[in-house]
Amino acid sequence: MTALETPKSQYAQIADMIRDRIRDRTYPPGSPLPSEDRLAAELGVSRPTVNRAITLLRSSGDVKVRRGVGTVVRSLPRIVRDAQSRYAARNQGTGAAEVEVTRLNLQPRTEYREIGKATPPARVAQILGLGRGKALLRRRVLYANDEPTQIADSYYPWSVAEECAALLQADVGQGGSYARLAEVGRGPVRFTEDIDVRLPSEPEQKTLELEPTQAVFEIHHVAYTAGGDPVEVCVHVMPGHLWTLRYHWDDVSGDQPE
Amino acid sequence: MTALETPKSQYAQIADMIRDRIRDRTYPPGSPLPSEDRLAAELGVSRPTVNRAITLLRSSGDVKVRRGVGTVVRSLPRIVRDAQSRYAARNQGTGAAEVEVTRLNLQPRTEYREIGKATPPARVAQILGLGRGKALLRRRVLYANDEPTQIADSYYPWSVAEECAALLQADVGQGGSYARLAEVGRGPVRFTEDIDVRLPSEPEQKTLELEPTQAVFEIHHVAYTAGGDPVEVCVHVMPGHLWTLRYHWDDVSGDQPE
DNA sequence: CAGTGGTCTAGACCACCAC
DNA sequence: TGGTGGTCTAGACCACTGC
Repeated sequence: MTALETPKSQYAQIADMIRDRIRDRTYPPGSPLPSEDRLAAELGVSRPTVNRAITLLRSSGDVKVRRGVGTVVRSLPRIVRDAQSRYAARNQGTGAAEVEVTRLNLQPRTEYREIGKATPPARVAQILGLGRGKALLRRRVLYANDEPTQIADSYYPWSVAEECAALLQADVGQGGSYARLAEVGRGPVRFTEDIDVRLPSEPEQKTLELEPTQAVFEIHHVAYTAGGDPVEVCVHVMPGHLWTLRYHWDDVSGDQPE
Repeated sequence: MTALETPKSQYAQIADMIRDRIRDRTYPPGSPLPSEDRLAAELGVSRPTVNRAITLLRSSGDVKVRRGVGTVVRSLPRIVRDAQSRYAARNQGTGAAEVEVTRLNLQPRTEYREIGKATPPARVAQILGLGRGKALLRRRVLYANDEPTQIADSYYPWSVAEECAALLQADVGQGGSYARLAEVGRGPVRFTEDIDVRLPSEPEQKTLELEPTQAVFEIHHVAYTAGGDPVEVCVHVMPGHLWTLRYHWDDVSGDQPE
């Protein structure tokens, strides 16, 4: 019934139309979309065409599908992750991630999924200089309002874990893991983060409730001691549509002050 | 002919299979995939199913389609963009982006698309504190081996542009735009970058040769003077699969040196 | 012209969910 | 049980490319 102009494919136009209706709150956040059958009938197209349009909206994170139930409009706002201040804030009792989430009036939750000896991924092993050596893995999944927001896998060389038994507990105590490392003379003072974007693996899709085409941030956070040794690599996997990453720095190299 | 097991959809399995063949160089970088018709016949599925599998590979950037020609395996490696060192390196004659690209033995090229008065996007206007004011826009598109790698839109408050006429030229001269700003007492000394991931707009899809479902980095780079005033916002839009972003910093807040 | 991918349809069967 | 989305098919028509 609606006029579908020529230059774009129908499914792209339908996706645009639905996006507009989300923006103008015809379909407000949290509300269900009409069923695909209904939309197909309304628009005079086949259901696969509507399905394809919705696939686009799922990729961008605008809607979320619940099996057997329907398609609902996404509601979470973007969370700002300020890399530097989050580690500065760690001296508070709670973790840095909790701070970011509560700032938005969301309810944070952390689930510990695994704490123990593990073989790190090749890229992590290479950063830590481990060869085929083992590492301590601390895997946790973070939530905001019961929606998963990230997977965080921290790897420590196993030799470090042996010196620092606190790391084997779920609760590492006041100041977090870096405070415990500092107590054994391995406090991190320098950090590097490498940021990639990629599609989620299947386990990540399940854990983070993501579509196959929904991109994730992958951050390799590396902590170095004053001696220049890497003591921790934390791999963060975060749905791209949920986060804004923030960094800031001063120019040390040269402009004269005014 | 191939056994397609139950737990996964066929198109996902086909995508995995093709990805494996890319990894083991059955389909080496730059080579064409078999046509969709051929794959469909080989695998005993319909062409739309193969097409859907290839859509996945396009989203992840593993392959690239050329209309009327065929589907080829992507060849560009990831480019590392080190935020801090790239601005430190600007004193060289060439721009920072050129350095990153030539490091990988790729051929850089910069196209200036627009230099002139423009109305900045709302987010940029807000950062610059412009209200409805105008800005100087310098838009360029960067290439590596003739493949587009990013769109970079620099915005300067129009009042700044009037003080600093060099910014209206394509070639801003030795040291780049920041050197020119320093000459008029507005040299940037502090920087912020906010990183988002999103799907590309249609013009971006065309300019960057991207699929609708291929995520891009969007970086809002802000340069501040010693007085704390923002003098430039540069919005970078970069295909996610092409880049690794790197940041590093020292902990100023506290751990005692060992 | 023949070959490629882009797109759409009509219909179908399935798994999942809430009632 | 009925509604939802997930997926697949067979066939079709189109636009674009290169010869």
